[in-house]
Amino acid sequence: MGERRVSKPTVSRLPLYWRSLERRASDDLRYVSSEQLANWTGFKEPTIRRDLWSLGVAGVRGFGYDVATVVLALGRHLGLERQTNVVIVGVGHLGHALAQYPVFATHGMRVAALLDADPDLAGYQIGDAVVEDVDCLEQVVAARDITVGIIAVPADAAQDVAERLAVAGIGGILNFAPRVLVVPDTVMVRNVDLSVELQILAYYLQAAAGPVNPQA
Amino acid sequence: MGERRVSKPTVSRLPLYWRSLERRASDDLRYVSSEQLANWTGFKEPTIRRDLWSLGVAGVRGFGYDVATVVLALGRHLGLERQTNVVIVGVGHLGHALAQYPVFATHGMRVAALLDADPDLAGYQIGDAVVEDVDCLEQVVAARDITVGIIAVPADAAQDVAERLAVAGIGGILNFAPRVLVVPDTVMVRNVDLSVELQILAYYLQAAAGPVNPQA
DNA sequence: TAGATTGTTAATCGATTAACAATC
DNA sequence: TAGATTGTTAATCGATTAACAATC
Repeated sequence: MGERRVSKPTVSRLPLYWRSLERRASDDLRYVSSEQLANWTGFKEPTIRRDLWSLGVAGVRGFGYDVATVVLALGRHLGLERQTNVVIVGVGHLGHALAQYPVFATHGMRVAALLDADPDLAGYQIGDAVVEDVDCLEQVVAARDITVGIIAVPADAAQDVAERLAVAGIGGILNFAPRVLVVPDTVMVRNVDLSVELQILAYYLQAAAGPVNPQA
Repeated sequence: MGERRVSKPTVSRLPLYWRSLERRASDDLRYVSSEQLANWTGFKEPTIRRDLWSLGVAGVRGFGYDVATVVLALGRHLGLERQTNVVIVGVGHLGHALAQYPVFATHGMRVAALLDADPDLAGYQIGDAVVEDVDCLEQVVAARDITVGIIAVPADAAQDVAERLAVAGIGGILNFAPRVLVVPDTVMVRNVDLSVELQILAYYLQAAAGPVNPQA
């Protein structure tokens, strides 16, 4: 009893640790210090130590952390061991770019289906996958054990696709359409939104350029 | 004196307010309540009231907020009034998709240049812009008053491009390459990282599927 | 040993939220 | 007036960070 009272690490840092170590593990890098990781990822050292600690990774005082151990622990924590099947809905330029993205394979993911509403695209092959009609969404998701959906359709179609994915039993959605999706909370949604990012940049640029006119 | 002691709103919510209102302002929507905004954006009502309040927007008790006023205040705050010139570096499928993205125009942004290292692409037109050689980066940035750079090149080329953009005097970078960029802190970087997002999704899916095996 | 870096607590910080008086 | 919704404080919450003892 007396549950250990420790705040979990913010998950979004873990992929960055993983990536910077994975990339260097081949270079004979045996040990890494929190200082090095801080340089490579931009996070603060104590934050990194706390994260690794709460992951259950033991470092060696005076030396640092064993790279292989850390990579393994991160991979286990992030679920990279089990294969995740992904469907990409919408094969415009964006969907096309995503389908070719090399990270899927290295991250325990597989593009199990490409769907589009345009019949002309049907049969078109990208990587290992072939474009199919979006009408097949439900069957495809069920038949291929797909748990993650990537939405790369125009904004107006996004909510509809999201609902169908949710009903089909998907667990997570990565949404590239500039819309807020409403889905049951059994479904986790991450938004990747160019327009939001641009506006945030614009905000900071303006803020840097000069103070906003002083209004109460 | 006695500076008003108020935490600024987390900027990333403002674009979502803006978008959901902008989209509905045409539909004769005059007033909006924090409850409605909560439904449309997924944020909590008190958070929304606080955000609007710290923006200096006065609502009407019992009615809500005047939509036009809110949209205007958000736009001013986000810097949507002044035009921002953007360069997209890397015109693969992703860069191509970004160049065609309709949000630029509506968000006070203009794609002022498209750059790529592949000579075969030079002269290719997308939207209002024509692909030029990446060697021209410095000249183009200076000549066209470009303040934001979008990096859509392969991971290995990203850091190099980022440095050149920084030296050229850019103020903000939107980075789509799966690399942590190291730049002077005069440059603001926002990362849009498919692999990170996928790993985060995978993490939550795994966490939902069942507890991790109990290790100290 | 001397030097370095971890492990871990406690303090800090900032953002979110509950709650309710104010008032349209 | 009655009903609704804002304005704003205070409490809560969680994450970040400073700091330093522990120890390889």
